[in-house]
Amino acid sequence: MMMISTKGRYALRVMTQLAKNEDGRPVPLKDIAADQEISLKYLESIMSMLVKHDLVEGASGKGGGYRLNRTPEQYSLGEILRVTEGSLEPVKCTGSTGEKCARSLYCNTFPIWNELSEMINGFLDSKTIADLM
Amino acid sequence: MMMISTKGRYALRVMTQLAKNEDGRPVPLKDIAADQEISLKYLESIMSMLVKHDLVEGASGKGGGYRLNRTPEQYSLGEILRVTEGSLEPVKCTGSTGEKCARSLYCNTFPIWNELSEMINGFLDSKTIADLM
DNA sequence: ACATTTACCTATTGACATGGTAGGTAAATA
DNA sequence: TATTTACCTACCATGTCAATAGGTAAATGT
Repeated sequence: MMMISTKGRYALRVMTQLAKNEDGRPVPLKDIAADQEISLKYLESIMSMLVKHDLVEGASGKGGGYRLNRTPEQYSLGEILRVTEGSLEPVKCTGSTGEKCARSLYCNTFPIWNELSEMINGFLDSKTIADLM
Repeated sequence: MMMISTKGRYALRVMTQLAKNEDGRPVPLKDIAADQEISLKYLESIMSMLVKHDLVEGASGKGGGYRLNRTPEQYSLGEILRVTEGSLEPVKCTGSTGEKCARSLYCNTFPIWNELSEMINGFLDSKTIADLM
């Protein structure tokens, strides 16, 4: 039933808030958590994914925080969501992680799942953080 | 990450097999389970949902089984999947069951989720069992 | 009548994901 | 040097998924 969890949804909201900040100075997660009304501790675990994949940069210490390292237009929602969600496949059958279902070769439903997957990924790849600002 | 589980995917495969059968006689689930290589017991729980929502008709006893009660073109994939999956919303925020998130009124990401939801439901409503045969 | 076949019903289970919480360490600055 | 921040590891409660298990009820063929 559910495809995109809070991890991905929160990530987009954080990224959008970072994009709006144009001081150039990093934004402390504490502020973002307060603004977005999201648990700070939970957000931390999400940020670690974004850092690991070079989507944002973190600066420790006083005056530290997070900042984007690209312009908002350069972040597609698809990229961010694939990082936080692991994948955007609507079913197990499709995608590179697609569990080699032997039936896929002659499965009547398989082409539909492929079409659906391409629609979803295509749509989310066509939107960027700039569209959320 | 995952949106459509085995419940929905199996349901489509069963419905398609029922659509292909044109003896008029009901098809025992045992046969379908064997053909589709799906656990009979698990399939039973799926069929009960389809019966409850009047998508198929079950006939007990010897010579019994399941049969469609519409033509294949009259079953949209969306309808079947919404029954078995509960909903096809890609996020908690959207749909009638949408958890009244107070933020949705001014949330920057909300419109995207609505667009995505409409795309997915629209696509799956435009396809029918006849497209799978 | 009766054995057989079928749908249908309830309960249970192991594995995993979700959405956090808790507590600490390392780094950088005012 | 105290304070602020990121970063790291571990744990937990809840729910869903994908089955399994073991029955009861209904209808039929012989």
